[in-house]
Amino acid sequence: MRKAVALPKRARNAAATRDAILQSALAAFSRNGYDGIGVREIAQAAGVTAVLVNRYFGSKEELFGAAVEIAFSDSTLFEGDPSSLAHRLTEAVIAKTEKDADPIDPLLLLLRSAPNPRAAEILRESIARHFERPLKSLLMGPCASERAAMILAFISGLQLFRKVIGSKALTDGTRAGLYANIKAAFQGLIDRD
Amino acid sequence: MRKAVALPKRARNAAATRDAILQSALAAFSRNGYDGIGVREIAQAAGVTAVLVNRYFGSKEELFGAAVEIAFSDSTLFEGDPSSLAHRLTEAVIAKTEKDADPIDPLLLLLRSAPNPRAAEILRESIARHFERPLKSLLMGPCASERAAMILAFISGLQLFRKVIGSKALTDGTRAGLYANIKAAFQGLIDRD
DNA sequence: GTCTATAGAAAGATAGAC
DNA sequence: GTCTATCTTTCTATAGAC
Repeated sequence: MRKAVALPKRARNAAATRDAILQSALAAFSRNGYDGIGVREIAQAAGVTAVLVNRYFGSKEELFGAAVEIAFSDSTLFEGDPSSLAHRLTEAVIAKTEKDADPIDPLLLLLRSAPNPRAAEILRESIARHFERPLKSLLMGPCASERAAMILAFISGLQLFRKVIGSKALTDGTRAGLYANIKAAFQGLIDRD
Repeated sequence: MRKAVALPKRARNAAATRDAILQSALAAFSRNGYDGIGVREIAQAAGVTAVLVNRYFGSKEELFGAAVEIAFSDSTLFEGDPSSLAHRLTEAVIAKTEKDADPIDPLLLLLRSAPNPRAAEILRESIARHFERPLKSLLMGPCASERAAMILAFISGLQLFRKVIGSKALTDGTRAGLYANIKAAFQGLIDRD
């Protein structure tokens, strides 16, 4: 591969290096999944060698855990006014799955890493704590936990078809058609009281 | 691992061996995903060595293509009376994601193999041809292709959370709660006329 | 704080014997 | 028709130098 020769020389600083590795890992795991990327490539994109990954994080698995914690740290989408929840979720999932959307996304990281059993265990805990819990407390009526998880399952499925598989029906769908139908499905899961 | 010593001695027959490898591959890719299993293990479970995989299928990628073709060959779930579609899909997805359900399933194979870009390409074509197309022709109203893909996306998302991630909210959910809410989401995607 | 060098395992694929 | 043996590459992780 390419030598990382043109990178701006970071200071020899443990904290800065650790952070560079962590950001590189977040992007790499989101694009390629846990099994689809090696620590060599992650380190190279951060401008260091693979040794430092294990020095600062112990192992690939622990690096993944740290990257997941960052990926799932923003749960603002699942807070706010419950009456406009379906609208906000629909807008967000369409925007996040456009062709030119940010490739760093917690649910893309989840989809692409879940096939690895150890990664799945780490992800289960993080998504429950950061996404299922706040979303559940926005839902009224019975089975709030189940419905919160189902909403996340549907969002994940849409990401799978629009970004990972690249199903033509969904990548080429009109915005209006996407909006109406995705929102109808969300509404079916939200209005249960 | 374990030597395949107690297996019934197959005849030295190309067709039978090819089929044994194919069935072993179908099960292995469904349980572990494309990147989670090696040709050595697939061959061993079929009672042969890895050489024969390449001999009969050319490469791991071509073996995967053949396994996918089998996995997606049964599309009866997406045929029949449109008026009971939501009910049938809901029953099927709950049954397929029970704890003791058959681990061989086309959408589990899809979820666990999609992170690999070459596998994703093969899967995109197969799911469009075998699942999206028949389901689309059952749907009335506008955007039938999009809605068919969204229904499959939702089913995939449920499999992801119930079988791959193991989200507690969905693995421990009551059957009645699951049924009501999953069906409501399907209904939102089906009734658009 | 970061490197080179390397150990040790496992992957996909092939040559050539029987 | 099927095998053993091997090539080549890639992976995670570590020892030890500077």
